[in-house]
This record gives sequence, structure tokens and C-alpha cells, in this order.
Amino acid sequence: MRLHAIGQRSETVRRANLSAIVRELHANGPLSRSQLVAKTGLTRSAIRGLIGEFVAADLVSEERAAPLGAPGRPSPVVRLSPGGAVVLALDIAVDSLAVALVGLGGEILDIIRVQRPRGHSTVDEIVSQLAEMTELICARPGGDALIGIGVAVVGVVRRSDGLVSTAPNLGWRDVPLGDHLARALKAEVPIAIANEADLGALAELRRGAAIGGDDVLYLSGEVGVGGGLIVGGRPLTGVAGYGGEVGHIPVNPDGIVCRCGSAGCWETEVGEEALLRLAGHQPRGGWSEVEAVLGEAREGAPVALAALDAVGRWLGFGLAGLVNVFNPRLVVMGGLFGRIHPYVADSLQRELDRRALPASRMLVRIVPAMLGVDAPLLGAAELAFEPLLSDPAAWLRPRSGLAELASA
Amino acid sequence: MRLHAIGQRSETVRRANLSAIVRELHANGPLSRSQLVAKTGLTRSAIRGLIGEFVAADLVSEERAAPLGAPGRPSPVVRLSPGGAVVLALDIAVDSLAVALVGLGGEILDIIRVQRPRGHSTVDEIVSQLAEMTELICARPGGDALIGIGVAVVGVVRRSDGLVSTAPNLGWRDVPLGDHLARALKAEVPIAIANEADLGALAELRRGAAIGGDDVLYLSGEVGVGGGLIVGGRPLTGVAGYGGEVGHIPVNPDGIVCRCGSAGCWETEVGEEALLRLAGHQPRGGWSEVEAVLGEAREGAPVALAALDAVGRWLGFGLAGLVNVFNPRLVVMGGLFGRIHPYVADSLQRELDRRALPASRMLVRIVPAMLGVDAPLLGAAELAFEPLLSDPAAWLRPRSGLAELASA
DNA sequence: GGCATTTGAAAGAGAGGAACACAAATCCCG
DNA sequence: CGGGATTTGTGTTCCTCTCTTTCAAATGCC
Repeated sequence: MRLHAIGQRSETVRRANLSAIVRELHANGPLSRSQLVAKTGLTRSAIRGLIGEFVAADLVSEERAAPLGAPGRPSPVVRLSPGGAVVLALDIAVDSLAVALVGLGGEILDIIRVQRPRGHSTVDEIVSQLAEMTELICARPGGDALIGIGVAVVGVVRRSDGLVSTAPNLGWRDVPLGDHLARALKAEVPIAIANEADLGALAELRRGAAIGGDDVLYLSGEVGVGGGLIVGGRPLTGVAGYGGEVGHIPVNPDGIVCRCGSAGCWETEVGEEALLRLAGHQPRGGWSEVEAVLGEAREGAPVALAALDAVGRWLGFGLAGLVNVFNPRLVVMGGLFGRIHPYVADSLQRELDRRALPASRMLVRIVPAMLGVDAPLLGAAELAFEPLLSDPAAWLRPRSGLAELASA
Repeated sequence: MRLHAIGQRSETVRRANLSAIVRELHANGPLSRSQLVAKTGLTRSAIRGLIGEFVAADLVSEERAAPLGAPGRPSPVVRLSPGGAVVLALDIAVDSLAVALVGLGGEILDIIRVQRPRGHSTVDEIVSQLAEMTELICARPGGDALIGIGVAVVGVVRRSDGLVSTAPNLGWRDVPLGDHLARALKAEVPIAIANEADLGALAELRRGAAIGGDDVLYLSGEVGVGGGLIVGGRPLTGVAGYGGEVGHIPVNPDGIVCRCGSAGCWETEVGEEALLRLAGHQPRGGWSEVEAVLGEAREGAPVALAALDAVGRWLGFGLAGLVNVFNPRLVVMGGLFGRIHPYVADSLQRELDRRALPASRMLVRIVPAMLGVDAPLLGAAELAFEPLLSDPAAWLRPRSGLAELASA
């Protein structure tokens, strides 16, 4: 049985309501008190009391309302204090490393991204480079309220401890990234590590093309193909966090060998290398070669167009299965797929129409991602904020009461 | 934003705790009060009060404990009153119809199942037959406390209103089954309709091979192939309830045409007809032919064994994708797949080992279902109980208080 | 008879709801 | 242009609801 089914007490209500308030502010930006009343369904008194606690803890600030042309007494605007709580977000991507300091509410306070040559690197190399970048970022004044660290990595990651099971792009197998990072960053706050695509999905769900969606597929095309799945409003992690590996769905019994050891995986048909191969470019050419292919396509080169068409068909082929299984409202195409979306949309849709069940296919929309390369980084920040968002009470000063009197 | 994120009040706590108690009793059978205290984490006083309300509403009864050899004052045993709340469960399967009366706690009070020739039938035929069967069942005395009707149907169903989008086995397209049933049964209680495999999964999750699992795939092999997916402890429905249609995941670009209009769907490779075809039997032979094939296999007939082996490989091929995507703890093989499980386990596992990512494949266990043909029926009952389980407060008599005094 | 365990009941604490007076804007009319 | 009506929202107090705490009483094994 799940442990959530456990008894509730009044305190639970308070926690939930505090959580609802920060979540609203985090998602929507500053809101007036009365908007909060409307959104949460709580009474003014309740909101007032809860906001008061946040203010006392310096997590939010209240300001007199800007007169907005509406009749009636203006409601104070409550906003999250950007420095009230910050997280560090790290991204270990295929060809770059990034570190950002993100404030509650999602504001990026500082960000560094450096290119990284494709190919294998040791954990130590990468972790020490990240540590340097982190030092630079944390040098800015007032980085006190750090509450967590979130990490996105191109690989299959165990959520509980950040063990990277495999990361073909880095050449890693069973690397305890969590431990390495904890040591290198001398972290005094929790470090949460997850797959790049999962976090890209989270970012698009919170800040991008899928805001507020309950059933969303996010497909991240890079060298490999990753997926982030939102099911019933919550990210699908699976039993250990390994979920969402759509890139290795077998789609072609006669397909070529995949980096994962299998053959005919989806990513061997729709990944970057597949596109470049089909377009007659150097398969390992990377981003610039992709741009070249897209340039040719823009000018109508038949080979490039045919390659994109084929990739679109395979995208539709695999997506049909996912749509049948998940019955999503939205599919968000990220990374490479977002880039090539205009060129593959037609053939993708044709294949989807041919292969997905009408019921499901009629309901789904396929859109490009909104957040670009920083999506996983932003998702990592969201991941790091999650504990605060779901239980802000832990960050509030203990309320004065008998306990305090007793200790005095 | 989801509407659940709305403000909570004290009443919410009470609802949640009442729900936790019925869920425990419904899942585990009779429990002593102190066991409930331990399971919920609530205090004795709280439990006492809540149980008292259930007793007053005749939903549960308390009995003096049977002396159990333990020191200390014995704790009263609280059990759900089997007749306190009952549901009607209907099942429209490929080759049978079933109706059952199920009591809270899961006890089957009465059940009728009749064979049905395979092939197309009109809604009216099926619905009127179900109505007759229902009449028979409800003739038994004391069927007063009916709180809901749950229906399992072999087809793609919209959860909100029971519109059957497609049901190839019945020859239905866009049939408003919910409306038909409501009329025919003169239902005064809610009717919830869902896909057979989804409900099979629910039944296995509550009463069968997957009890308490949080991440479970249930595969239902029949003429078609269905799937019920449990993600994070909750059934995956998708945006309209069409989710879980694993049978129509495209797996073979060169595959044969499927009943759904696509080609190379998983079910064209692993469904009943595929097995019979490969084994050189009449593809439309149905259950008896399958038994014949299994008989041959038991005796070592090479053709039958080869057919089962091939089906096992394709099962593994498709399952690899699902395992990569869902990272489940458990895969439950139901229906045909449960039947042939011993014969296909090896080739399935080999293919899975070849094609699924090590991280995910190491964690998953593949087991046959426990509940047999009645799984969807039991799931339908669970579905019908769901409103009571998640908010029992609505079934309790209004508590005496100011409101009552005022109205007097 | 002693001990462990549980029940029962009353008092207490924490959380949100309801009601009322008042405050601060806009709107409208003279 | 100015003042009152209107509207919307705050502050505050009291109330209700629910679970917890506490302590005495009950029950059955050893």
C-alpha cells in the first residue's frame, strides 16, 4: 500500500494550503491576495494568515497594489521574493555543460553554459568543471538561501541517489554521479538528479508549451531520443526513475544496431545520426550538420527533403504507439525534433493518422517546444524546488507557541 | 492547473481519513481497531470517532475480538457489512457476458456468466440480455444498498460517458453504451464504463497478482490485445480514458493489416489469431483451438512450440518498449497471455533481455495473472466502488448538529 | 494478582469559515 | 470639479470542525 494513504491531521491541511499558495505564485508570478482567494477557494482570513507566515519567513513580499482601473479597494500584490529561496540547476548535456542560479518563481538569476566536445568524458572531468562553474555563479552576493540542487543529465538515472545507469553520450555505466557531485560541491542541501528529457518535460509543463497539461508527452531529440511523460498531471518516473526511455522502443525488427545493444530502436530511425545519414551528411556531424540539412531543405533539395520525410514517417510510426498507450492531449517536440518540426509535421501526421486509433489521435496536438536548449536546466531547477513547493512549512520559522515558551 | 490543487479545509481531513479506513478494510478485509490505528497513523480516539460514524451508517460492524493469545485488552474487530453497500458489475467480453453483485470488501454475492457467440452484435441485443441477467441477480432479497454500476467492455471507451469509440469484437463504432445501459437498467445510480483490460489491471492491482503495486503493466491477451497500466499507483486513463491500447502499438513495418485499419500492430503478432495461424490452426477457432495448440505443445509438437516461441519473441519485442517507457516493477500477463505464459516465458525473456535497457529490465518481474476470466468483472466492481472509497462521507448520515436542531 | 494493551471520555490545540465593521478605490451625477 | 454611491477587499473576532493529549477504567494473558 502506498504510504500516502496515511491518516491526515489539521497540520496536513495547513501544509497543503501553504503548498497551494506557493505553487500558484511559482507558476503564475505575482498575484493579488484576492486572486489567491479565487484560485485556492480559501477564505480571505485563511489566505491572510498563510501569507503572513510566508512574509515572516521572507519567502514572499506584499506590496500595495498598483491602481488597475477596477472599482473597489485594491488588493495587495503578493510576490515571491526572488532571493527568498534559490536553487542551483546543473545540466550535463550532449555538447554543453550549464549551471544556473534560479530563484523561486523561476527567475534565472545567473547562468553559464560552456560548450563541450562530443564524446566520452570521465565523471571527474565533468564534475570538476561543473564545480568551477558553480563557484563562479555562487560568487555573486547573497547566495545564502540555497535550498537545493537539481541536475539534468543525458542518461538513464536512478532518482533515489543519482546513479547513472547508462549514458552512452558520455561513455558512462553505473556512475554514482550523485556521490561525486555531493563531494565536489560540498553540498549542504539535497541534490536531485534526473534524466534530461524528463526534466525538459517538467520545464515545458511548468513554463513552456505544456503549461497546466495533465497528459503530455515530451519528446527530446538529440543524438539519442529521450522522452518525458506527464501522466495525470504527474511526471512518470517508474519504479526507479528509469521511465520515459522512448528512444529505445523497438520499432524496426530489421533495424540497425543501437548504442544500447539492441537493434531497431526508435532512435536509430529518428535520431540525429539517422537524419544525417539519410540526408547524405556525416552522421557524427552534430548540430552544424543538422543546420546544413535544414538549409538544404529550405532550398528544396530533394535528398534533404526525402530524409526529413523519412524521419517524419518514423516519428509518426513510433508516436502512434505512444499516443495509443497514453492518450495524451499534447505532444511537445523538443531539441532536434522541435527544430525539424516544420519539415516533418506533415509526414508525421500522415503516419499518425494511419496508425494511431482514431479516438486517441483526434484528441492529440503536436507542437514544438518553447524553451529551447535551457529546458532541461529549467526542469532541474523545478526539480530542486519541488520539496519547497510541496511542503513549504518546513521552510517557515517555527511558530511562536508553547514550544518556544517551554524552551525559554 | 488541476483543480485538486485547491484549498483544503478541516472537512477534507475527515474525508481523507474516512477514505483511508474504508480503503484499508476494503483491501485487507476485517481489521482490529488497533490495526487500523497502526495502518493509518491516526490516534485511537480519531479511529474510534470515525468508525462510530460508519457503524451508525451500517457500513461497518464491530464485533468483540476473538481472543488471540496476545496479552492486553482485545481490540474489537471492525468489518465492512457485506450488504452495507453493493455494486453491480457487468462484463461485455469477447465471448461471454457476465453480471455480478459485489459487496463492499470485494465479496461476490452473486454472479451469472453466459457464453456469447463470437461476432458482431447490436448494442440492443447485448444490453437487453444484460438487463435480463441483472433482473435475475437483483431478484435476490436485500439488494437495496446498490451504490453504483461498473461495466467492463472489450473496446475503446470514453470514461466520462461510456461512449464506445470502437469495439472490433462487437462491431461497434461510436456506440453510446452508457446511455443504452442507463435506459435499460433504469439506473438510479451512477454507471461507470471502462475498457476490459484497464479493469482487469485494476482487479489484479486490488485483489490479484499486483496487490499494492505502484508501477504495473497488465497485458490482456484475447482476440485483441489490451493493456491496463498502473502508473505511480494510479490507473493511467489518458485524457479521455482511451489510454492503455497497447495492442495497437506498431511493431512491424512489414506486418499484416490489423482490424484497426493500421498494419503491423502488436496484436497482429501476438494475438490469438496470430498464434493459431502460426500453429497451423484455424485462426478464428477461438478458445478451444488455443487449447488444442497448448495440448500439442505439451506433447512436444514442433509446429506448436515454434508458434509459441515466435509469439513469445514478439511479446518480448513489444514488451521491451513498454518496459523502457514505464520502468514497471511488475508485468502481469492476463487472458491468453496468462494461459500461454509457461510456454512463452523463455523466448519472451530472451527477447526482453536483448532489447530492453538493463536498468529497467533488471527490476521487472513477469508473472501470470491470478484472477482469470473474472478479472474485468471484478475490476468493474472496483470501479463502481471508487466513489465510495474515495469519499465515504457522502454515504454517511448527516451528523446531528445545529442543522438538525434548526430544522426541528 | 500483576502486567500489557486497549478502550472511553473530556479537555486542548490547530486550522479554516462566517460575519461585521471599515477602508480605499472607481463611478456617476449634480 | 467635487462629493456621495457603489464596489471590492481588508482586519478582526468568534465559531466550528477535527485530530491529539491525557488519564482513568476495562480486559485478558501469564
